[in-house]
Amino acid sequence: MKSVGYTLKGTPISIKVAESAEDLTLFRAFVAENPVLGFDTETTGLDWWDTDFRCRLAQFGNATEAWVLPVELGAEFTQAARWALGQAERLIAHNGTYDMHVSEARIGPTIEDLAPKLLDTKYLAHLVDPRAVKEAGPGLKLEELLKYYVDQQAAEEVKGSMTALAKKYKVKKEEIWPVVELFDTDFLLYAGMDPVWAFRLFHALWPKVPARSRKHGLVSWEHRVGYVTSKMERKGYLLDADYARERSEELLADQRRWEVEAAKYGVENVNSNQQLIDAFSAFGIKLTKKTKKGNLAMDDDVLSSLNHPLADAVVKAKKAGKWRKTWFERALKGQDADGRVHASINSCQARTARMSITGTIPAQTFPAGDGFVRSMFLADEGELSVSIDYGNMELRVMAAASGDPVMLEAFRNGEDLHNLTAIAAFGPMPPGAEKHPMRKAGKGTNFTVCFGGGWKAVSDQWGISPEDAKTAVKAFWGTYTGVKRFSEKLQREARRTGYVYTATGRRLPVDRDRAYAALNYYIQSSARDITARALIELDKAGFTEWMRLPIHDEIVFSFPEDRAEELTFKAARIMEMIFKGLLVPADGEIGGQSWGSVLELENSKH
DNA sequence: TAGAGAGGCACC
DNA sequence: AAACGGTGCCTCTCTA
Repeated sequence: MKSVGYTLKGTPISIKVAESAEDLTLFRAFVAENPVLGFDTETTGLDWWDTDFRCRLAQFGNATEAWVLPVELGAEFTQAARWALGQAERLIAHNGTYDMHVSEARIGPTIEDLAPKLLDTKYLAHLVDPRAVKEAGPGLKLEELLKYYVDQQAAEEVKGSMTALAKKYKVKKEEIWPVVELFDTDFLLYAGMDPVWAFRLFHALWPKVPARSRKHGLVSWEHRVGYVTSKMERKGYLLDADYARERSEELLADQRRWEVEAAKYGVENVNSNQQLIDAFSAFGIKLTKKTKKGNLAMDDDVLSSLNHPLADAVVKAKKAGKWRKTWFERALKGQDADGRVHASINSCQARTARMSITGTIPAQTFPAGDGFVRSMFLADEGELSVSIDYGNMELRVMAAASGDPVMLEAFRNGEDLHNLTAIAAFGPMPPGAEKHPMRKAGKGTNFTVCFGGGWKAVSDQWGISPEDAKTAVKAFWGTYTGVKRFSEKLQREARRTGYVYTATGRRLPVDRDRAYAALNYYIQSSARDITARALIELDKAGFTEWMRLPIHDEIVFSFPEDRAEELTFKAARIMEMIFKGLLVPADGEIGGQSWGSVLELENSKH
């Protein structure tokens, strides 16, 4: 048996590396004595769906002792890891979703086997303080949390060792994992400490979870949400690789063509704002718009206002390049052996607990105007793409949470809230008109206020004159006085305590100098919890195999063609929820085989 | 050569 | 008095 020692705050940590059958006997004794175990894996990469993907080490530990199993070396070690995962009553891991995928793909126990045992420090950390490091919070990554809650110096030392190892092996940091010697002492220390870290972090975080969150059962609830999204990740989305390749090639041709055009004006690199600024200056064009930091801006807004062939070429070249790389190339690179792609869904991510989707399918940012990008994702053979989304989700949450009578009445009567705001600001609808001529100002005001903005934001973002924007925002607060009172109440609470609590018992930190954001945090977080609740209920009702992606106020499905109508109806009824007395309705749209076809169909209707 | 910051742009 | 909230990804540029 190889062993590595480490001292954490004066306490010796013993890391044992199994090398033989005798070692595994000792390992089994350790597992038998520790029903609650920290768990982690070291792998060749992050793409657990890849055929070349391997699990190299599996680690188990408590506060002072860890065992490292070199599962890469043979079946006896994998078998021991499998046994330990079955034996343990609870498994503590940080971002355990990933390790569940690894286990299922390369060790044995499935997500269904492991999820009931999982205690994920990522959810605990989020409930304690969801703020990122750059928001002056603890962050959500393991290393960040260790620095904050466990031991700053030790965390830097151990976690920094992989950077040093990469240097030693003369590879980039992300390339170290498949090439590092399995028994490299630094690697074993890094790997062995991980379950110890997770174990200690769990015990540091547990007492800090707000009492109200615990009372509402949020800890197990978040685990349940993550369980559902991890099954969606596993299922993946069928990719139309031919479509993706064709679009990618077209975009590349497009990009090249416009780059050549830009080069005629002396711009070699369309992505270099400096080159563009120099070029336009040389043409005698005065640039005025500034960035946040006070530099000259060179965004789409500036470029399209210039009315210059160079600006036109730059916009087109940049766009083609970005779209090709971000959407199509990314998806093509992420295919598994069955032609499916797998999202990485962070079920509890933003400050408000909103989910985020990263990696192969950054679905939350897919262009929404048409099906150009979404068309590369296909429902399974014999199935249809279906999108079910909530109607006016955040505005309904705002109405219900605040109890504003005017807004509630409007929603209950099926009135158009954007029209209503326009009427309040600019007078009654002209006779015979279907829409108020100032409806856009009303809509912009409704959304912007929901986001915490004022007249300036309404004016800038919605192209409304400052005067009209001022009028509309003033009318908003004068009409929806319940929203005003609610916002003021949240702001008082935020200034006094630094937090607001949602109806689900979630504690949201609010920066005292940005207390106005409290309303938005409350709404955004409540809306997220409505979608999260739907995921759990859909899972319970047996819909998970058909679920593909959650996107804020929308869930995308692949339903068997002959049952699409029925299942869409049922799923929408499950998603719908009465939030504080107001229905948040859900409505489904059935498309063809591709996700994009849902949009095309919808667009053709209007 | 990697990392970080900045700018920009895709979305809800 | 007013206040635009939350994400992810790509590229360039500067720094260490």
